[in-house]
Amino acid sequence: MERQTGIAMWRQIADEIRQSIAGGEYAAREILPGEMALAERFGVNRHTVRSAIAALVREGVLRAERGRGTFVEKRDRLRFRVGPRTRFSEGIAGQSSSGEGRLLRSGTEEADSVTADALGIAAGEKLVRVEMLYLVDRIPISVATNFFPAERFGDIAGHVRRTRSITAALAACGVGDYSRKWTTITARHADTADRQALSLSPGAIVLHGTALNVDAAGTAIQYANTRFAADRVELTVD
Amino acid sequence: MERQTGIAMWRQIADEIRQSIAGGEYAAREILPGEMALAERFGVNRHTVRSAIAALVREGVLRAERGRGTFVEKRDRLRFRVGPRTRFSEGIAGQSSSGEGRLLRSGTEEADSVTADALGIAAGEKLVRVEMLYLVDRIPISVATNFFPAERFGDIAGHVRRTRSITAALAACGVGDYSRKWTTITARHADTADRQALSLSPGAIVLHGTALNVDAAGTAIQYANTRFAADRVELTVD
DNA sequence: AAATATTTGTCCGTATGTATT
DNA sequence: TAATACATACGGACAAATATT
Repeated sequence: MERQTGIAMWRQIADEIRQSIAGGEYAAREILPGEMALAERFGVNRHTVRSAIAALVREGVLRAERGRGTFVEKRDRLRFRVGPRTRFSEGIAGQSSSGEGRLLRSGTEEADSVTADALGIAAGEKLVRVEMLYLVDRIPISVATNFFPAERFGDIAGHVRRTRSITAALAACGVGDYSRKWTTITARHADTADRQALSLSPGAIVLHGTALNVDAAGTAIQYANTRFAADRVELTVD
Repeated sequence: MERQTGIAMWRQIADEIRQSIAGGEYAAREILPGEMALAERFGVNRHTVRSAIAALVREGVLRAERGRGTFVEKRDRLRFRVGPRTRFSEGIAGQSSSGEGRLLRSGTEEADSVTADALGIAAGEKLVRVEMLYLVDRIPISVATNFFPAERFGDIAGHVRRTRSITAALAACGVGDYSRKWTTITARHADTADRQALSLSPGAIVLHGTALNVDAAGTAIQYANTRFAADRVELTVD
C-alpha cells in the first residue's frame, strides 16, 4: 500500500481483497475480518477500508450486514484450457451447467495488415467480424472479436445468431473440425468498452488472448481476439 | 477515462499510453503527439497530460525534450513460449543477446498443502525454495519462486548460485532432461514485493504462471511460480 | 430476559491531493 | 503562478443491528 501514486488507497485495498478471494484465501460465504482488523492490517483508517468494501459490494464481490459482518459472495476462478482443441463450450463443461454465448455485434469490413497477415490473405480483403460475449452462471466471463474471411464465411454471422456458438456456425459453413494453431497471451487494463461488456470496475485487468484457428487442411479460418476478466478465470496450458 | 474511480486521471492516461506503446501503436524512438493533442484526445486539461508524461519519463518509458517533443524509449514486448520444453534461457534466444538470471534468495522450508499436492509429496516435507530474477538487456522481466523436494535437491541452491540457471543446476543434481507437465496462467496487480523486484509502478500488472516440471521418469521435481511484468512480455502457446 | 460487547452505518470536521481555469 | 472545486484520507462520536454472556 503506497500513497501518492495516483491510485487511491481504498482502491489498492479493494484490489488486494478481490485478489485474495480469487486466489482462494477466503472461501465463498466466509466472513471477512472486521473493519478495524483490516484497517490495522493495511495501516489505514477504518473509513478507508469502508470505501474499499463499499466498492467491492457494488461489484457484487462482498455483502455487508450491519451487526454481523462482511461476507464473500463470489466463487472461485473458472478454468479454461488453452490448446489445440480449445472451444468455449467444452471448456466450461463440468464446472458449470449454464454457459452461454451471445452475439453482440457483427459486420463486414476490410482486413488490416495484422489480421490479414495472421489469416494469410491480402490486406484490404473482406472479413466478417463477429463480437461475442460469453457468460457462465449469468456472470460475464469474456468478450471475443472474431474475424473470418468473407469469401468463404459470408453467412457465418447469421449462423452464429441462430446457434449462439462459433463451433456450430463453422459446422454450418462446412467446417466439421478445426484446431488451434497458435495462441498468444498478454494482460492489460480493461478499456472502456471491455469494462462495460464485462461489468468490470476501472483499473480491472483482462487476460488478452490472440489466436488463430485452422481447418483440417491447415487453412486459416478464424482470427480471434478474446478478453477474459482476469479475476474470474485462469488459463491452463497442457 | 473515468473520474472518481480511485485512480487519478493522470495515472489512467499514463497506463493507456504505456499500453499503446507495448501494443505497438507507437514504435520505439517515435515521437508522441503533442500535449495539447493528447489533452484533447483524453478529454482533460494539458496539466493532467503533463503529469502522466512525467510519470512515464520517471519510469523510463518516455523521454521529453524541450522544443522537440516526447519520444518513446522502450522496446516491444518479449515473447515467451509456454509448452513442454519451456526454459527461460532458450526462450529469449534470438530476441536479445543478454539474458541473465539472478538468485535473489534461497532457503529451506516445509511444504504447504498446495505445493505438496502439486509435487506429490506430503504436506510438511522439506522443500528448497529458490527465488530468481530474470533480466533481458538489463531490464527485469520476471521473478520466479521455485520449490524443489529437499530430499533429492538439497544442494540445488548452491548450484543455482554458481551457474545462475535452473536447467544447469538440475543437471548438476542428476536431472539431464525434464519437461513441463502443466502451466496455469492468471493476471493480477503486482504486489509490493513484485513491484520492487521488477521496478514496476503501483497499479502495474503481472502475468502469473504456475507450473510443474517433471523428470524423464515423470516424477515431479520443480513447482514454479513466475510473475512476468505484463507490459514487457507476451506468452505464446503452441 | 437483560446487560454488554461487537460489528456495520452515518454524521461531523479538517487536511491534503487532484484537476480545472 | 494562483484561485477554485472536488476527491481522498483521517479522526472522533454516536446510532443501529446483531451476537454473546
